[in-house]
Amino acid sequence: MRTPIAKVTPGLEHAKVVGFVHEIRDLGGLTFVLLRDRTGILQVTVPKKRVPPGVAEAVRSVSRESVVVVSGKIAATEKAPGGRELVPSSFEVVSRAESPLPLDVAEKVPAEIDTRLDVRFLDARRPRIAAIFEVRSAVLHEVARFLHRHEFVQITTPKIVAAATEGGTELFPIAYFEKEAFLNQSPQLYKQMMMGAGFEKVFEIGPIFRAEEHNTTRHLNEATSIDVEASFADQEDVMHLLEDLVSSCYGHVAATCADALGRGGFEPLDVPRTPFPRLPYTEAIEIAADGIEEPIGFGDDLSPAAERAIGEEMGGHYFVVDWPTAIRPYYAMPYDDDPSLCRAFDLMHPRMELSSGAQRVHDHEMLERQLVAKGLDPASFEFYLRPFRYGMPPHAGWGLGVERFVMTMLGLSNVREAVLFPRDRHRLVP
RNA sequence: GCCCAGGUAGUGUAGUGGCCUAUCAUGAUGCCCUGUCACGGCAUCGACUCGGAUUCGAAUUCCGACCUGGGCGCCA
Repeated sequence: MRTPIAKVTPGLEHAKVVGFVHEIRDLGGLTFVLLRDRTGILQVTVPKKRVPPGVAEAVRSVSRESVVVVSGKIAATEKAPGGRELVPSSFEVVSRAESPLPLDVAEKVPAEIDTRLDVRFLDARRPRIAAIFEVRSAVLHEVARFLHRHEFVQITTPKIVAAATEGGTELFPIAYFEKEAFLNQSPQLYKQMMMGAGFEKVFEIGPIFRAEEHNTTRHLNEATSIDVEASFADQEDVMHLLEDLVSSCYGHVAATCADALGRGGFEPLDVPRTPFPRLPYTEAIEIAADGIEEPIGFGDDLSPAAERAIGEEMGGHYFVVDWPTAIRPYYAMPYDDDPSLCRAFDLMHPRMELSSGAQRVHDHEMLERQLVAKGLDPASFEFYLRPFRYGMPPHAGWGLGVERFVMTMLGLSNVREAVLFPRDRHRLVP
């Protein structure tokens, strides 16, 4: 039976291990082969004169990153990494790797992200990269667990939609038989319709598509969104839910990914403390105005420079609340006493925006008015507006970008690092 | 979409008109080497994105194409 490398301890007598050849150091009569599986690295020590001839020959001819099956005696020794080494009685090359490699998995020579993404399967063999995706998996697992525990129903909604229903961002057009269709930018309208269906609490984890021609380290054209919507809830309720979820994800990653983070060279995570500060938009603008060169005032969106200036001031996660109605989508609920402000919020990490949400407009007439105010035609929103005429509970929700969440959690410099196969302005393959 | 930067061995780089038969590292191949952990030593292999122009001479200057990175705009 095969033993994962992390389980190969000095106390074992014999083990069979499988993995990739990470490095070969041939000292002449003695060869060290570092064998890597996803749990760690094991030194295979080959004294040429004291192993079967077939083993010595296989070790001599094997190439880096080949897949091998090795079994032999485990010896406890101070001289080997991890305090143990394997002296092989058999060394079988299952799949020989071509040479030269398009990427140095052992990380002696760095590679640019573009080179790395071209051969992502090799890039992902690096413990640091594997750790990122172990963390991403743990985050998604915890999100689902957390929301299920809070009695949310997981839904999936169409990614092929009929029209550019929300305005704003550009959509990718596709051919849908004889009709024109688009890739969906957000499950927003669908999750709201499910409030009309009486599901009360829903969430979706799924892809969203944005046809923006940006070229930055924090934008993707295909991203993964965690979307939540809850009935009989206001913006404060869903902000509580969001900050608890964020904190809970950090906690779960810290608890379950410590080994992977260590192998990948990441520092242990600090779990952010809740509640996160609530910074009113007007105060955020004041901080930004003091901190940046460009002029900024009420009614402006927060530029990346403004976000960084405010983030520096705040130091950790925070919410920007009470936004001008004019710069939020039509479905954000204005305050009764001052309709120029609305019940919308953004969740910010000091480096960038992670999530945005709001209490929604649930009144049919008000929703129609706001659509018109944004220059949209209510007629083309009929499928969305209809549920608002047959009993729509008050509701609130948010969307959280998985890639940015993982990126800020691990301090990654480029959002592409947080997706296996990113889709950006230029990349469609692999 | 606008702006900036860039494209040199498999990978990462040096190279601002002749000293380039192109640097260094890593890698691959061969030889030596029994405790390496970025093993060491010796030798060899391997590259100027493409097309045009200027010039006696272009990796280097200019024009175009293609490709890429980044910033901004935009991002319900």
